[in-house]
Parts: sequence; C-alpha cells; structure tokens
Amino acid sequence: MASPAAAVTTKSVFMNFSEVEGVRAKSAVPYGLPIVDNCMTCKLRGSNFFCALSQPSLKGLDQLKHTSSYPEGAMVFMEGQSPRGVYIICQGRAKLMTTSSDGKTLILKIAEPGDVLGLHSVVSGKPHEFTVETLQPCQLAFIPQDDFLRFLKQNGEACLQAAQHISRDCQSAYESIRSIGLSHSVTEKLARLLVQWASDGRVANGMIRIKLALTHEEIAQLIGSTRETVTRTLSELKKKAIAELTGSTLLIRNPGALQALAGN
Amino acid sequence: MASPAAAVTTKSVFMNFSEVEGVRAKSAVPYGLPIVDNCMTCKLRGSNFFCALSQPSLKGLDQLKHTSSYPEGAMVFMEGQSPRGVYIICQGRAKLMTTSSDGKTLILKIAEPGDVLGLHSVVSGKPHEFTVETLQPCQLAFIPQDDFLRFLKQNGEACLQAAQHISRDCQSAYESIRSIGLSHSVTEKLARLLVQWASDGRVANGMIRIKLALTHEEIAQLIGSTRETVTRTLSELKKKAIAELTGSTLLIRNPGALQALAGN
DNA sequence: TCGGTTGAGTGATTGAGATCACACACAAGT
DNA sequence: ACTTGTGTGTGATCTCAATCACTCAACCGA
Repeated sequence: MASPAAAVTTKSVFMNFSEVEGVRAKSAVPYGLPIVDNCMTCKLRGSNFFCALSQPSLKGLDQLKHTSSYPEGAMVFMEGQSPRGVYIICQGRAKLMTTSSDGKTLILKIAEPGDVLGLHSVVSGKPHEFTVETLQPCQLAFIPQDDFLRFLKQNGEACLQAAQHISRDCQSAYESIRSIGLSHSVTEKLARLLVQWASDGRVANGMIRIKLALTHEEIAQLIGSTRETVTRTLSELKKKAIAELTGSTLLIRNPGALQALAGN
Repeated sequence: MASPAAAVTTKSVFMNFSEVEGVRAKSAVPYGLPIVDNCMTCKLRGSNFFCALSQPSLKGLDQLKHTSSYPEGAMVFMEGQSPRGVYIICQGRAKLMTTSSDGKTLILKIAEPGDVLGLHSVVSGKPHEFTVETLQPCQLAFIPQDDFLRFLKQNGEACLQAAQHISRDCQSAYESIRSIGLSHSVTEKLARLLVQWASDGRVANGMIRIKLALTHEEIAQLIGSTRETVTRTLSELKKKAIAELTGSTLLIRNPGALQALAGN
C-alpha cells in the first residue's frame, strides 16, 4: 500500500521557511497547519490526559517531545511494527485500523486531539496491533519509548495518568466489541455509531448537526460492514427522515428514532 | 438472573471449620478449594503481573488484600456497577461477559489465575463494562479501590505494573475485535479460538490435547455465534479429522489444517 | 425409579447482507 | 474538452448462519 509518508519536523520546516521566505519560525505552516511547539503555551490544550498534567510534569514532558507535521493520508506507524515511542495528537484526526489477510479493513477508532497513539504498545513493549493513518493534516508530538518510560518511572502522577489513559482505550475497545459482537443488524450498528457521534454535535431545534469527513467506505469499516450496505442503510434512514448525510455534514432529524434503532 | 452469590471469606471459613471439625485453619477447604492466604508464601504465584512484584511491594499489597472463595457460577461483580476494588484471581477461572438488551450474551474473555479483574474500571473510576461469573470454585484476592489507588500512587513500580496489565487487557480486547470483526465465517472464528487455546495445550505426536470445561453455548458466546452452529461446525471439524471435543477435553488432530482455517 | 433439567445433535426454513456488476456525479489534472 | 479517479446510488444473486422445532443422552435430586 502507501509507503509511510515522511513527516516534516518542526525544525526542518523552520529552516525551509526561513530560507525560502525569510520569515520567522513561528509562522511556519506546513500542510496548511499552524504549528504549536510548546505545550506550556499551547492554546489547544484540552482537559485530556497528558495535556492535563500539572505544570512541572508537563514541563518535563515538553522537553522530551518532538513535534512533527503529517499530511493527510500519512501512515504514522503500522500494525506489527515495534513501537518506537508514543505520539500525542495536537491537531487533526487519524484513524486506527487493522487489516485482515484478505484485505478487509476494520477501523477501531478515530483518534482526536489529546489522544495518545501507541501508548499501550510502548508500555507493554509489544508490537502495535493497529495502523495509524492521518485523515487530515496533523500535528503530532512524539516521545521516544525509553525517554517516555523513564519519565513514567520517575513521575508517579504521569504514570497514573498513563494508566488512566490506557483504561479509556480499553473501555472504548470493549464498547466496540459490544457494538460489533452483540448487534445483529447493520442498521443497529450504524445507528449506534451515529448516536455516539451525535454526542459531540450541535443541537438546533431538535436536530443535531455534525461535521465529519468520512466516506461510506470508512463508515462501513467502522461498523464491520460493506460500503454498499452503508449506502443503502443511510438512504433508508434518509427516507424515514431520521438522519441524512450530505457531503461532510451529518444531520440527525430524529434523535429519538435513531436511539430506538440503536437498541436503546 | 442469578443474584450475586455470597463470597465466603477466609476468616469465616476458618471459623466454621474450626468449630465443626476442630481442624487447623490452614486446612480449610471451602468449595473444595485449598485456601492460599499469603502472597509471600503462595506456591501458585506465576510470572503474572502483580504476582511478579518485588518482595517489598508485594508485601505492601499483601496487607491490603482480603481473600475470598466463591462457588461455581458466582457473580463477582456486574456490568454497570461502580467498581469497589480490584479482584486478583488466585485460583479458578471466571468468564467476563456483556449482555445486550435482548438477552444475547458475549463472553469477552476467560480469566485465569494471575489475572486482575476490574482493574481498568478502578483506575478510570468508571462503571464495570462487563459481568464476571466464576466457571469453577475460585479464590480471589480483593483490594478496595481507595487502598489500591493509594498504593499505586505511592508505589511507582506497581503503578507501571498496573499500566502494563491494563495494556495487556487492551491488547486482548483489540484481538477480540479483530477476530470478531474481520472474519466472515464462523468456522474461521472457531478455528482461531481453538488455535489460541492450543498454545497452552499438551503436545503428543503431532496432536494437541487441551482441558477446558465450556459448553457449546459458551463457545458460541465467545465467538459471537449460536449454539447450534457451533455444534455443527465442531462436528464438521471432527468429520474432517481436524479437531474434536469430547467431554471437557479438546483434541486437535491436525494443527496445520486448523491454522489454515483460522485464516493464517 | 422417575420426572426434571441441561447439553448436544440434526433437519427445514428463511432472511439479512455480502458480492458482483453496473451507472452516474463530480473533482482534478493534462 | 478529454481522461482518470474517487465516491455514491441501485439492481440481481447467492450464501451462510440465525432461527425454529424437534429428539436424544446424561446427570441429578427426590
């Protein structure tokens, strides 16, 4: 498939920009993405996990990390590789997926800013069990495995934080299992997915509007189905005025009905 | 369903036995299970996780724990409950399962000695997302949530150990997702399960013999199928002289063919 | 010894969804 | 204006396994 795309590190980007345009480093914009280089002053910091560490801990982490930008469609790492370190998503979204021997793909999760990629592989020392591919231009902070483990050993707060983070991954994995394993109809699984997405959408007079940029194919891979059936099911939902997907915006007209389809 | 069975704590068992039979505490055998009450001298200790902690840490943990015995079919805790603490399996096996609203059950994992139950719920503070039911008489060590979290905070080694343990759970969850989500035929999923079991079986002239005590129903719940199809698939495998299940022993006659059926 | 229960084996039917095979819309290069 | 590629919409089949409906064997407690 696609070869792992070369990441553009902040440093090299800085150099390029300085040379070519003679501008200051802070305005570097690789792949149309404004770079954030310092966790301490980062305005994107959410309440998420590592971003939420206390100042001293965060400072320690900040010194170990190394920020890179990736274009859309870049492979951050691949299934079966030994982990080289953890990646924290600062900006952009990426899909975590596995592929079977016959080429079928399953998307485990869409990772978002604040998520840490490869954490449990680094902690357990086992190979990655999924491939990470960016869905958009992304900015990732990378921390080498040994630096990271050393940091965890020396920093109880961070270690517990890490354990909590892994716990969440676990939880979402179990949710996936439930969703995939316990539901019979594709309609049910799709509805469940939409309901899940709905939770971070904008509500306007009883309808929910969500921005997402996934193809039917990718949705199919998320629920373990095929593109055609997703298309059909989606048009079924549209016909029933429950939900419709136009371009990259999903409009949920009847959240209640959707909930019912999702099995509760 | 079944109500949570009352656990017999070591103490009360000791008292009962002393009173009734006048024997020494160490020979107490509730549910036919010889009690092991001290991690430091426990002969069952494997290389697993908490059992593998260094002496001082283990000693600390030993003081917090509280050993109980459970009969077969006991509910240790249930899906949706808030975690009260972690349970470490000293002896016996238990199944971790979820149930859908329409009564369908999915078994996530068969837990064995050394496994820790409810670890990630305790760490993340979220409700259990599965029910644990013993498959045999079991001995479990219980550690209350707050004691446990305090212990982790004060003990870097244990915290990292915990993180590693959760990582493994994660890993096995992802494996399940792959297995359930990426394979089409039931034959494939069943074969994969058998292959997985085969790894801890006894090999004798090219055949593998494994002890397990699961009904067809439970096997079906492990691979997300139905009892009937498991029966059929199993008899198919028997007819092809690949594997057969008689009583509680599984005999794999042709590991290679099984591997092939499993998809690689 | 007898119901009662639980697990296993098997046949017949059926339906959801995978698969194949198209047509069409729309964007991006050249 | 061409091609090329990618995403989507839909019909026609076909297949696997869920479901229903039994029988049979083993075990157990009364």
